[in-house]
Amino acid sequence: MSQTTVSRALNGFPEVSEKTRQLVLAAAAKHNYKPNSRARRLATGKSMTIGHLVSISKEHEMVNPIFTDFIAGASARYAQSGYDLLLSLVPDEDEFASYKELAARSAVDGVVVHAPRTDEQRISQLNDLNIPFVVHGRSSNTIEKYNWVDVNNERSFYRATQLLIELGHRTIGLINGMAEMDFAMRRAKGYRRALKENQIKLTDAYLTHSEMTEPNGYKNALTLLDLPTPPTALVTSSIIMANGIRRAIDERDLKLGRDVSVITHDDDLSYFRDAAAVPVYTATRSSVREAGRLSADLLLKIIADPGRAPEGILLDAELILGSSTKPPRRP
Amino acid sequence: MSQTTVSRALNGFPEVSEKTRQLVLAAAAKHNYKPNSRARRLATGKSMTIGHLVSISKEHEMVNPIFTDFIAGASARYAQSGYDLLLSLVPDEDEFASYKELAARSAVDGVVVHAPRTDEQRISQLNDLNIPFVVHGRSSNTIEKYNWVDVNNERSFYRATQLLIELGHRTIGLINGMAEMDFAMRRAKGYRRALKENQIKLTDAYLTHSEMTEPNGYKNALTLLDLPTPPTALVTSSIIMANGIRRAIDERDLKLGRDVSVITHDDDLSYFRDAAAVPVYTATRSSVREAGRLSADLLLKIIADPGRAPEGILLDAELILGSSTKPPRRP
DNA sequence: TAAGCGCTTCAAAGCGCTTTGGAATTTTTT
DNA sequence: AAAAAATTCCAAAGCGCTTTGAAGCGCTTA
Repeated sequence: MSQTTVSRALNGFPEVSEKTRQLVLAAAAKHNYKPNSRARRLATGKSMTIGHLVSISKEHEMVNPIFTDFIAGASARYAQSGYDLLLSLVPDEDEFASYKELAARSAVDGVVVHAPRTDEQRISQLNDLNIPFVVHGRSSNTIEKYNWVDVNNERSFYRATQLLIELGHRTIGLINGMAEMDFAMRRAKGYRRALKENQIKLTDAYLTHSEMTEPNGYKNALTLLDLPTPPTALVTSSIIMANGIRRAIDERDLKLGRDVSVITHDDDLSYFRDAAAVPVYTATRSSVREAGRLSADLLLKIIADPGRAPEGILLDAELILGSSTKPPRRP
Repeated sequence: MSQTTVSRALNGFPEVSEKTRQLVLAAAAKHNYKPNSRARRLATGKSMTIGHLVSISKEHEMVNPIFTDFIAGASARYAQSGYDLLLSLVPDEDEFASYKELAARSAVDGVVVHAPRTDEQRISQLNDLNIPFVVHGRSSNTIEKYNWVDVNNERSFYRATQLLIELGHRTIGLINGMAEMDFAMRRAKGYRRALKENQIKLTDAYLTHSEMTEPNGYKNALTLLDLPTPPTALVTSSIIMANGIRRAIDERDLKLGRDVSVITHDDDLSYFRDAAAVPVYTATRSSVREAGRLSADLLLKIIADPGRAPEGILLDAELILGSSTKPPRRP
């Protein structure tokens, strides 16, 4: 059988008969033959690879743990479409250089941008490089159009705060992610809007920004609980911080729910899945795995059809009632 | 300047003068030129790619969260040596098929095997495929030689259990990872050895195996705490489970340390770094990020020198004293 | 029977590099 | 100044595929 026919059969061209295709497929399976990726990619001019550049924070050398679940969602989609996933963890400051390098040696057909900041350079940089990309999240101070998948952070945290207010809380803290992150900014906005609409005035002492680690959750919660007028309720951006917050609450001999209400954002991480009949935490929940799936789908669409108009996909987090929220205790 | 000279200059061949090399490098930098990866890989016959195949558990669709930190360690090494990192998350049952596919289309120059089981097929499969690999962990029932990086699980858990016994504990539970995992088997072995050497007899009711999620830590701890003779101390395989255990302890109105001592294995995850002067948990600590670095180094060495004899690198976890261990309370 | 059609083959170009051998040029040494 | 050594250039092959255009084959249809 000729090389041409085999290539056609394997790549699904219409001019090869079904019979021959099956023959070729059978023979390929038998000898465990797959076209050599390297040769294939050179010949087709495609890399068949999606890049994920994840920044690794200076302070804690930390990789955002939601990343595993995001990738778990995306990876299956890539595999389905024959794409490989290239992963690169780069220090914050080298991000652009890394994108440029990938583009220059044309190692990827598209990239996913993680953890966008309110002021985000990468978006216009990638537009300039003319490389297809999807942002997981948004960047508020970016005017250019781009493709994104995000959750409705402002609204979720508005609702969460509103719920606490309705329960009777008046002193509510927000233990948030780093201030320059777009999601954190939006969440703070939602929190402030709810307070304002209810004529609640709180200083910024009740709002902390830091990397979302367990120790930071603990530390910031302690700080707030030790204020002259401690909060009766806390909202937080990560279930990992929520664990630190719970530890702080215990340490002050208080009880989660009874003494201090907590609402956390819950990315539905596989190793923290709060799936009890009554969840431990009242939470704004949105599956980051699902976001990964959607981002991958969107990116593959863009690559297949470069002319496509940029699209944004907005997911709505559910507000899930758990046992960590109660009316404040009468003093 | 000729193509030959440029190629030689860029690839560090000795027959090009330093002056010309600088010239070429400057010009390349100026035009942001990098040799096209696809063409380069075809020409050299190398993929310049390391594969990480991570299995995703059926039960929780879970990716082991230590993975992010492991990769954070490895990724930098790959980048230094010009290697890309290909990541693939595959359902348990498809693992071998994925390796075979990667080999057939020669997409990678080497792979890292994660989470080996006591009975592990992948090792002999990869030996058969003749593809360089390093195992993060070991597989006890595998006779073949292979390269690995592991922590001394048996000894760490022996020491942890021993410490609890020395404090006076006699009823000690182990909340472990899944039974088929090699690390879990070794940890159980260390735990049992310490009990045995001290003539402590405990039924298997005090040993639980499950995926290392927070809810599982909680659930298993509750089960143990509700036994007729509840344990006064617990050892656990993951700081994430430890968080669940702490929740269970609180829920039974007990106090961590005072009522129930806990020692956890601590992978030194960036978002759970227990770096207080007196750590929260007494722990067997070993940086999984460091393991990632070492695995990457080892794999690159193997690739560079295929004739190399297989090597094992054994890391020793430190036993770090924290505030979660105290002598048992007098009843 | 000839034309037409569907499928398969053949031959060759091309993807963008690396690598090689030999020739040409420049620089260094004697 | 000649010889030797070091450097650069040139031309071409090759990496293992895809892709193209033209040709060949067997079968059906007019």
